[in-house]
Amino acid sequence: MNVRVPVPGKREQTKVANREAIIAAARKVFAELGFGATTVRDIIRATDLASGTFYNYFKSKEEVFEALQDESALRIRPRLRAERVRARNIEEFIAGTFETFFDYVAQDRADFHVARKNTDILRVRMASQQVIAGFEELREDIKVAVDSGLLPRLDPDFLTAAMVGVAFEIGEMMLARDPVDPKAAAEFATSLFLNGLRPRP
Amino acid sequence: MNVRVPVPGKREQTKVANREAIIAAARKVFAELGFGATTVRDIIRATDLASGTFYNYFKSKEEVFEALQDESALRIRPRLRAERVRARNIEEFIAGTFETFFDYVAQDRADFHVARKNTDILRVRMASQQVIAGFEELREDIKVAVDSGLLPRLDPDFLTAAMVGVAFEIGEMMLARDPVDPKAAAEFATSLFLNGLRPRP
DNA sequence: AAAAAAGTTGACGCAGTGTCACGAATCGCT
DNA sequence: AGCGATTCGTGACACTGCGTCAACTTTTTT
Repeated sequence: MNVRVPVPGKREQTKVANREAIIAAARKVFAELGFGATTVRDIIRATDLASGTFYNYFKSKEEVFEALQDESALRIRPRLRAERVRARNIEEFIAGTFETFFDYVAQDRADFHVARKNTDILRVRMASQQVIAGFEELREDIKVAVDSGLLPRLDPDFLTAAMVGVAFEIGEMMLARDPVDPKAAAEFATSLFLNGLRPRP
Repeated sequence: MNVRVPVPGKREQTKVANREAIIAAARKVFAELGFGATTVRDIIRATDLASGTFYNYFKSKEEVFEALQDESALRIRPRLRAERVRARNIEEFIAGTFETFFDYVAQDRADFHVARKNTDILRVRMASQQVIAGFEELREDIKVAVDSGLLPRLDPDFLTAAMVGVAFEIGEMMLARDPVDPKAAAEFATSLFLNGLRPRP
């Protein structure tokens, strides 16, 4: 009984496959050579496609990198979000955020490292939709938390910047250590944000 | 009375002059086009030197950029250092550091912005001797402060990372605003580090 | 089965790089 | 001062990587 299954056409399939092949090759080559040193040709050479084909999928190596960032952000964003909206007090908000983030960094070590080490942080931040959205989400959640009294009445922009700065910088610091200890990093950051450097008695 | 003044020879003079001309041109061009978009030729075109001459002074545009960073770091480092060693209590240590830093960022706006916006932060950090030295100085001062009881017994690496992360990220945030308010930024950061998000009564 | 559409290919022209042989300017020595 | 030695500026050159495009191949549509 010739049932018509809505199989995606061959065109569609190869398009997806090629895109993934390029992204996979890029991830590998970036990790090997670093972002600055890799050329579009290096990436395409690591696939079985021709050089021109690259440009059917991405405008530049920067754009592939953004795609990697997007993938990465898509993995962590929902988790962070969930953690924050679930928070019922300031401790949960702060501790939950940092724990989740540092766990993620420890797991996704390679990507985080390449991101931090191999490209202009800000340019990528500004270019990657998922990453931008992640930052904005954090700022919005902070605003809501401030308005609801969960967090003290502080400038949400500054607080966002502070959390982001601490998260990324300590994340990097943590990865330089052996063994990598996300719990310790999270505890430090949490304690800093909750108590400052003068822990209450 | 023919007094022999130890005048530097003409060779020495032009060498210094050329180096400075290249650095000045680079600063201008980086600010105009951004780091990524400028070519070595763009820089040299902004001087009256020939293309080959560039390479007598720098290996690449990255290296000129590092020279700019070094200059910049040399301007702020001693001030930060002085502020820290003078500190007689935790308030002075933290507040002094942040006030000095944000004032500097507000003044040297263009350089800070170009640095943050146009190149790989980490690679530059790792390449610029002055910047590296600055970070190490901070870490050492923190260690000393911890050992002397000025700061609480915390991991100095994490604390260094946290201060650096907050300083840079809030610095950037601050510059995006109009008017730029280094006092507000310093107050926020100081209060965060001293009191955390739960200010004591 | 043939026409149309979509997608792939690699050669090409172009832009920027870093080097190097040359010549000009400066230095050191008598 | 004058002369060889040295240093350094110069721009042409060979090379690498980029992004495009006309021709070709594969898939889809009719």
